[in-house]
Amino acid sequence: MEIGTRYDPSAIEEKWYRYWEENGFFVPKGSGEPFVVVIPPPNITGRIHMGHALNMTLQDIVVRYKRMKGFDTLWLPGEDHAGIATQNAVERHLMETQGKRKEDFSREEFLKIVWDWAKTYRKEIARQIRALGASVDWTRERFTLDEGLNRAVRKVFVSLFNEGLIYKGKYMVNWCPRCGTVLSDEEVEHEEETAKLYFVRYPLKEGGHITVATVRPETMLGDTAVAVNPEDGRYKDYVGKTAILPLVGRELPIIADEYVDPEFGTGAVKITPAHDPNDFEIAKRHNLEIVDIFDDQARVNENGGRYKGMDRYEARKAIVDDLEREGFIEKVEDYQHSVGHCYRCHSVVEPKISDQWFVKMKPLAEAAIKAVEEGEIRFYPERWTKVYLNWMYNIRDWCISRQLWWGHRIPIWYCDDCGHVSASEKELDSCPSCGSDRIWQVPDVLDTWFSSALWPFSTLGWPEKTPDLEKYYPTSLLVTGFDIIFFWVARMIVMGFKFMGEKPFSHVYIHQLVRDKYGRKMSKSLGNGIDPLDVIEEYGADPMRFTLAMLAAQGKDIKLDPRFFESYRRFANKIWNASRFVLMNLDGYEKIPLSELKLSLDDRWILSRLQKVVLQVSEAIENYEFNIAAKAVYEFFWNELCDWYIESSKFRLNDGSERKTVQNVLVHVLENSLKLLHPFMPFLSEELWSKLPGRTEPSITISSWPEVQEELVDEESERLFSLIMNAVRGIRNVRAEMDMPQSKKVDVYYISRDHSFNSAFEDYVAKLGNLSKIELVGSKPERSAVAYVDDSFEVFVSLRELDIERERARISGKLEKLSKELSRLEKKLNDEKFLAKAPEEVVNEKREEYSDLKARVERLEKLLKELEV
RNA sequence: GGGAGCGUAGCUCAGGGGAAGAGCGUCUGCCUUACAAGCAGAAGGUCGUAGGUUCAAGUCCUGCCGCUCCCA
Repeated sequence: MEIGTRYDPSAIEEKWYRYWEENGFFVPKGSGEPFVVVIPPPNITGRIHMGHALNMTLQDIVVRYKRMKGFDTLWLPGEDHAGIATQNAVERHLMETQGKRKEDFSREEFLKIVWDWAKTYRKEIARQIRALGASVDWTRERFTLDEGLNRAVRKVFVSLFNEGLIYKGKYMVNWCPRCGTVLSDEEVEHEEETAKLYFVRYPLKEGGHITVATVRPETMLGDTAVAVNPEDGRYKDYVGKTAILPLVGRELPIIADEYVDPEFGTGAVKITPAHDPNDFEIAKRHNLEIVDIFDDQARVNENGGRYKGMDRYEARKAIVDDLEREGFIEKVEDYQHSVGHCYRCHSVVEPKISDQWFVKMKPLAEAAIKAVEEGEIRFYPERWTKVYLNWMYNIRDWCISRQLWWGHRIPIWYCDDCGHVSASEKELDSCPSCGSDRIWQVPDVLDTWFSSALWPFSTLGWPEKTPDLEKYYPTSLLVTGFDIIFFWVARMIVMGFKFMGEKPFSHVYIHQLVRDKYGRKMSKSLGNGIDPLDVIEEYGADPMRFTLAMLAAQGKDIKLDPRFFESYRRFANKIWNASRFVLMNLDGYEKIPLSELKLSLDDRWILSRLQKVVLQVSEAIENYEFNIAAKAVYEFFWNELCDWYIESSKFRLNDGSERKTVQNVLVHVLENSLKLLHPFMPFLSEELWSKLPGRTEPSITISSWPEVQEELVDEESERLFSLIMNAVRGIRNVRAEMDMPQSKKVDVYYISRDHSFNSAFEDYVAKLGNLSKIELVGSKPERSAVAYVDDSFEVFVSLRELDIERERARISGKLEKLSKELSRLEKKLNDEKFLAKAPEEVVNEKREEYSDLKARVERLEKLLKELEV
């Protein structure tokens, strides 16, 4: 068998992915109960990151498991056009390569460039998804901006518009001056910052002054009032008077409004309706003038007089200097407050009054709330339910227009002649109302998340009534990160109920955030990101996937130390070599059903263990307990199959009468282990499985998941074999502690009180313990060290020269530990409350433990005493 | 201001009422013909802290300390 001693992932990964894809193994087979997952589409802005790797690994584990279980499995892939992010990336690229700005191109020219970009990056993302081994159906790949999805977007928009659930209005919105677009509330990230709080004197027309406190002195250019709390006695006499705005000279009414917090600053605040959401509300209540002082880049506009042209921070400095010089500044204090930043470029967001399009969310949220409250849609881990519901209960209208070029253009046309506003799924070239051709389409595009919200059904063909939509909606599972519960998950649920009349998915698994080993978020600016593609190159996709699965304990972030990859690469290598061992020992193999084999103790033991692992792994995957599933396979494969069964099989393979049995058990256990491993390590398991004899399917990918065979569960064999393991471990321990090389054969004597068991015991212990001789005796031989005692066995290693002191120390050490345990149990069993109140089975368990332990302690005490004589 | 999570071995993390676990690292032996990316053995923890519930508490509850995160 030509197979190297080292596992080399690069040699097999691409080959197998091509094989799977070319043979259509990821295309749903079309029959059976559907299991459907839509991928969270990665942005086309660049490479995938560790979060994607985790996300897709977890999905793939479930998907491959379900596929092997026989479900009609569809995992639908795609990419997201990512409006702001992509436009930013392309703009940056154009600036770097050609020194040109977006405005140097026409909208059409620019869009053509972005489409080329999209094409390139979609391909690149797809290549990376393949490199991860994700078993997605590429024949159904979609893009959030492709023609079909565009049709879905328009249909949804038009129908919500016609129902009055989409409206246009002038409101205070979040404006990113760098991206040049409005953002939804969710797209603003708040951060605590230390700023200066300026106390500024505003003179009164009537004489005297009133002092206001502000963190944004530059906005005074747009002040149109000063406000105090009506309950605030300090300012009772001020209300109704007029302040004069320093540097500007504008007259400001002093008004009273409940909103003003008397505790803040001086209790008097300047009101800038165009640049603060609360001030805007106050202005509406008091009919104040609204003076907008910034342009779209947050530079002071013509309303700012001599400050015109400065950006907001330059203006702040200039204005503070001027105020200072003219004696208006009373004092300056440090002040902690929260500042909103753009989630794409991190610029400080500017509140701005602007005409934008909104979705009325309250009525749409009802079904989405009910479904989660009633458990029709379930979150894993469960605590995310609360996060989702809290947001939903307090839902606000969704600003969906964006001042971008890249995206789904809003399907609204205005008529210059009759003023009619038309929402249309089709392109319009004349006004449906008056027939005029002097119409124009709204230049804005829709929030990217608007199209993402339709993803579970738009990708299946909606609004067409396609067979896919019929068969595969609703989907089964969504796997995603908590950071997009509001952006994406909530909105998919809303739109699913609205347009499909049904939930978009049944389960939502919220996975961990991948952090660096210090617990920091991975980010470009910190430079602490780990690129999954680099990891794949260095360690292989399978070890990376296994690592992520091992770390994916529900509800906790992953602190990723690259050393883990090394550990699980070793595991991959272990699997490789264990398989190599089996394959190298298959001369003369012929397949015989297990039921026709004469199974020995070790066979029955490993087969029984296998059944339990099959159950554990299956249950854990069903419960999305990926770490538990991975750990169960890991421990079975390494600690049981490799460390004990394979070792035991070595002796029997050379025995003509046993060889066929061992070969069959080895192949059976290995094949099933590889199947259990396949969801985690698809490439390696396929490579090794393909080398096994007697397969009937063309790929492990579409082979069947192991089922528990009850007839192979054998508790008695497990009990007996664990006694053998204990005896062997004890012998090894004597060797290690008495400075005898493990390779040196030794004589072993044992006392047995369990006569049903002698011959098998002798055989296994002699082989696994590397003994020259094992012999049943009536009492402890001279010059021997104790290897193991319990109430049925005592095992002694014969020593040519026994160092009595050392042996005494060994036994005392063990005795000490056991005695402590024994007295603890004794105390417990003497406790009447325990006996009275603990469940009977617990009491019995303790009694049994006690008597086992007591037997061991008594034996050891006796042995120790004998040494002293 | 409201809410959530986390503090377990030197490091990174599992475990979530009935005898403290893993990987890495450390120490001691081994090139035992699948694997030195390996094998065998060992050392190492008053489970953040103070109370409470319970026959029994890393495990459930409360306060406190420390660290994250989400929302306003």
